[in-house]
This record gives sequence, structure tokens and C-alpha cells, in this order.
Amino acid sequence: MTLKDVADKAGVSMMTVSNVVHGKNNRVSAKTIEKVNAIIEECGYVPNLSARSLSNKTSNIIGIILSIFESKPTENFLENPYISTMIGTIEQELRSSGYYTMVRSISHESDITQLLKNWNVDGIIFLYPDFENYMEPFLNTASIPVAIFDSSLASPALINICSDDQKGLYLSTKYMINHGHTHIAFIADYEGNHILTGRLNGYRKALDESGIPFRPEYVLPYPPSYEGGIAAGKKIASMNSLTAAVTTADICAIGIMEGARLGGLRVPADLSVIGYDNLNLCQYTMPKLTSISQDIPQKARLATRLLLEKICTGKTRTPCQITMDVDIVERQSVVSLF
Amino acid sequence: MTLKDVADKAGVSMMTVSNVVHGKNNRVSAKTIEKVNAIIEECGYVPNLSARSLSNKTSNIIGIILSIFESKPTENFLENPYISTMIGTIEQELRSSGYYTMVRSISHESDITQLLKNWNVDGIIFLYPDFENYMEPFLNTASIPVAIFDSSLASPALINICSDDQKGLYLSTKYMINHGHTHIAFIADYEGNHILTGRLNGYRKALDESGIPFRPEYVLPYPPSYEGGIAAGKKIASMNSLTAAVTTADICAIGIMEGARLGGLRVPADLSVIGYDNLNLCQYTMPKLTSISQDIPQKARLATRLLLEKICTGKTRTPCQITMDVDIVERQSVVSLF
DNA sequence: CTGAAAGCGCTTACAG
DNA sequence: CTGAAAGCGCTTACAG
Repeated sequence: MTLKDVADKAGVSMMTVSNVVHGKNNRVSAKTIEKVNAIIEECGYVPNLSARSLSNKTSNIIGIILSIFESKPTENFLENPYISTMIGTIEQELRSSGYYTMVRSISHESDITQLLKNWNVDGIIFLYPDFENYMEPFLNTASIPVAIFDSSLASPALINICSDDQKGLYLSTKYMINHGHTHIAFIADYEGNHILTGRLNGYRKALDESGIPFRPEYVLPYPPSYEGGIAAGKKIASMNSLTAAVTTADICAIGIMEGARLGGLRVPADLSVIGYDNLNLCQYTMPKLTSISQDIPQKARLATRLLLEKICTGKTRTPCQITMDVDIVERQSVVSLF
Repeated sequence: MTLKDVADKAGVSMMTVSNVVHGKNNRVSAKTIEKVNAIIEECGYVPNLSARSLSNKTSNIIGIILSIFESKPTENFLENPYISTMIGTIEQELRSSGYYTMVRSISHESDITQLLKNWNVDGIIFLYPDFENYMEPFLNTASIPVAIFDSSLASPALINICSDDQKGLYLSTKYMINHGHTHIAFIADYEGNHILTGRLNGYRKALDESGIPFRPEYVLPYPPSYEGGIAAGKKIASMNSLTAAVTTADICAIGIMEGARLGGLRVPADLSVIGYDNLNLCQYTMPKLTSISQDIPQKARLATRLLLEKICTGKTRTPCQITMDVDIVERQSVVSLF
């Protein structure tokens, strides 16, 4: 069942059917519209989008790029609930605007342009900011809108949705201070990572504001993973001077609690801890983990909308670099020293 | 840069270039192949897959169907790490075989056939068995291979990868028995759900084998969610007769531990618990949760391979309903009564 | 308000 | 081993 079949059956031209399908109602008489729609309904006609794409030079397909690194094991990447929330939210948003979602992992920069040419992809969303090295040259070549999250690149060609990393750690550090803590560790190997560096700055800002001296030895550069957290927790127990730890991932905070216990501390009695991301699992630990939350669906939705707007109008209305607010979610992992 | 451009530049026909692109080397002389490939390389020619699809009646696109229910809030669905592992593994597998992954949520049965016609999708993978009502009529119409997981449908037209649910609960119940437990609760509202019913059967089988009477009052039909688990845990505490609980989801097991504590029990001293799925978060709880593990990537990989095999050959080699093995992962949530 | 023609970039089926 | 012709299902640009 093709456009032509419908046209023949209705006794009109393909052009007329096409106009009806696209709702260009001012170009067709009401009577014809009705007749054509009845036939479409009856025969279950569905347009062939490959054909449309071929003549259109456009596809209504948006590419979601998963990972560029072969080296990085995909498993880690995938067990992250962040990713599924992102993909699901983006798909819903795209679908409701008549777009299709193609998910693709890539291993070379050339894979991206290949994907574009293969399917006339209308826009691209990178889920992770890992792509930054490839980004600049790619952006210069790319003729289609591109969205990314938490990137340090400030190119006006890039839709870049960030979250307020500095405020995140400002909030958790301030929360510790408000509960009487002054010896607060910051856990993350921030060097060379602009997101983590932003968070370190938030930590420092909170200390400064309260007149608490910043001590470099309280910055423990362990990776923000479960294992990194365990190592950090043990280290903290051995230092014997800290009452609180803030960090940049819930998994790491959980590791810190575990490591601190292994080192002989009670949590939260001897060590208060605050995580980051507010994952579901914060409520499953003991104590339940206080954490910094960002609205991930909101982030995904905003990126998708700006991308579609740019595709349709050729321009983004708002500044294309947007920083989203974060919040603290109180649970039980912080003890008051007052 | 199109086939024609390459052909002109090489001084050959489009047909020859097409043959080179598809590696039909026996139809082209070595010299011509080399010349054409050099030009392709130089110009960065990438075939337009919409055009290919149009003449081919095939697309190399596989549809992954996310959710059919508008009513079910998508959020729940998405924060499930199972989903991202599935999507990621399937995408990798498809990509390495030259296929493309289109993710799509649907709200009506007709959305599926529409997707097929829109893009000439070559195959479909349903992530969840929720679609069973729609399945039978759909399978009769559908001309393309379909894969699903954990479905009770035994249609030979369906590639159906299950896991050994009965064995899963047999293992956890047996493990309890081997540690001296005889008063063991089974938590899940299994009625009307063939997966959970299979698991209940495994529970009963383990009891039977050890000559422990099955007591209907030990089956607590709470939903296998965190909240359901909390309710079940409180109930167990109030019953004062049970020393162990097996269930069908890690989240539920974590809820049970929480509920039991709220009811005054110590975990695991007073109540041993075993979960199901072996999610990462099993290692983040206290006590760390013993659980039943299924190899999710393996499941996704197998479904994808069988689907591609069926697409290419028109037949699946193996029986299309496959049950995968499960295993128990020991941690700290079970105490020995000996 | 309606339609005939040309073309998007590829493949299939055939001829040589 | 190579190529010219027709066609996949749609849209664009134009004419009436």
C-alpha cells in the first residue's frame, strides 16, 4: 500500500494524497480530504520514511551516541541508571514530536559522520562529555545540531546542558558546616576533570564563607567509585582528624562508609557522609544516604527540546549553554555535632 | 558524494561501484576494485541507507520496543539497570553485525506495525514480556522475526529467551535449608504471573525434596518492590515463626530487611534473606545481600544472535525457546542455624 | 484547489 | 568482468 495506491483508489493524484497526509489542508478541498483519509484509514496506509528521507534530505532520526571508547568497558557504562533514564526520556520527547531515536555506540570519530551520512540523521545527542577531544573538529564539519551534557566546551554551535556542579558541593559542604563539622574531607581525583574541579570549587567556597581554612591534606584524590570510596574511607579512619566527608558520587559515598567501618569508625556517629546524584540506592543503605540531586529527566528533556527547536528553526532561542539547578536531599548519613 | 559521483570519477558504472562496496569481488577485476576503493577512501563516500532501504525492501534496522503501557509510569521502567544493560548489549551485538538500533516506546498495538512499515524494520525485540496480549495477533500478521524475553507464549514464530525461574527459587530455598532453616517465607504476589509462579514452584520443589511441609501461610503475596518488601518484613516480624525469607527481586529483599528491622528483628541474626537478580546494589546493603544471578548480557546477546540468524537465513537453528541457567551468589544475608 | 514530471541514491534483473 | 534500464515510494517545483 503506497501513496500511489491510495491516490488511484481515491481517484486523485499522489500530490493530493501527500498534502492530506501532511495536513496541508488549505491546499485540498474538505471533501477530498475526507475521502482520502477514509481510504488511508481503511487500508492502513503508512508512509515509507526511507523514501521520504531520500527525497527530503532529512530523516526525522536523531542519533544518541553512547560511547566512543573501546577501552572503557561498556558494562560499567550500562549498569548506570543515569543512562537508561536519559535514553528513555529522550525517546519519549522525540517520539512526541514525531522523531525517531537511533542509539549508536561508536569507536572512532569517523563513525559519527558515517552515521550522519548513512541515515541523514537530523541531530545528535551525546550522552557523555567524554567526546570533547573529538568535538571541536566535528562541530566545524557538522551541518546538523548537536547536544551534549556537562561539557566544558563553550562553542555556540553546541547545545550544552550542564548542572551546577559548584553549587552541588557547596550545598553538601555547607550542610556539614551547618551541622557543626569543620574537618571535612573532599573525595575525588578532580585533576584534569572540569566537572570534578567545579565541585571542588564549591567545597572551597563553602569553607571560605564560613572562615574554615582549606587544608590540601583533606582533599583525597581517590576515584569516585565504590572501590575508590573504600580506600578513601580507610584512609580517613587512619587520619583520625576528620568528622565528615563529601564526595561526587553516591557509589563512592557508600564505599567511604564501608571503608570507614573497616577502619574502625562508626557511620554516621564518627563520620558523616554526603553523596552525589541521589540514586535510588541512597535509600537502601544504612544509614540512608543524604545526597545531592539533579533532575536528570529534566536535563534530558531540555536538551531534546532545544535540539528539535534548532532543527526546525535553524536557531536556538536561549543561550545554548544552560546550567541547571541542584538540590540537597536529606537522609540519615549526617550527624549533628551540636 | 553519491555512487554515481564515485562511478564517474573512476570511469566505471554505478553497478561496478556497488559491487565493490558490497565486496562482491568475484564480479570485478582486482584492478578496478583497487581504483574504486581508492576513490571511495579519498572522497569519504558513505552509502545512503535510505536509498538502499527503498530499493531493497530491507533496512538493517532492528526495533527495540520499550513499553506499551501509557499507564505504567516510564520512570520506574527506566531507573531499572536491567534495561540499560539490555539496550547496550543489544546495540553492540547489532552494530558488530552491521545493523542499526532504533529504540521506540509504543502505546498501541498499531504503533508496532506502523514502525515496521515506516522503516522496513528487519526485526523486533521486545524488552519485557508485558506485550503478551498483543503478541498472538501481532505474530500472525508480522512477516519479520520477533524476539522477546521471559514470555509464556510458546509460539514457534517467537524467539523467546527465558531464565530458569524455577531453579532460581529452588536454589535460594535450598540454600536456606542447607543452613538449617525450615520456616521459610516466599514473598511475591505470584498469581496471574507465570514468571513468579515458576519461582514459587522452585520454592515448593526445594521444600518437598527436603521433606519440609509447604505452608500456604508462609507465602506472602506482597508485590516484589521495595515498599512491598517493607510490608512483608513487618508482617514477618509480627508472625514470629519465620527465620528466613526468599523473594523474587533484590529491591524487595532490601525492603524485607528494612521492614523486619522496623518490626524489631535483627538481620540476618533473626531473619535470613535472599534476593533475586544480583544487582550491583546487593553489595551496598548491610548485610550484603545474597542473591540469584542471571547473566543479562548473555541473554541479550543470545536473543540478538538468534534474531539476526533468522533474518539472514529465514530459520532459527536451535529451538527458539531457550531457558538460561541461573546461579546463586553468596554474600552475608544468610545466617547458619547449625 | 489539483496534477504531471523529474529526481532523491540506490539495487535488481537482465544483457553482453 | 562490466553496464544501461527500470524501479523502489516519496517530495519539490512548477504549471494550470
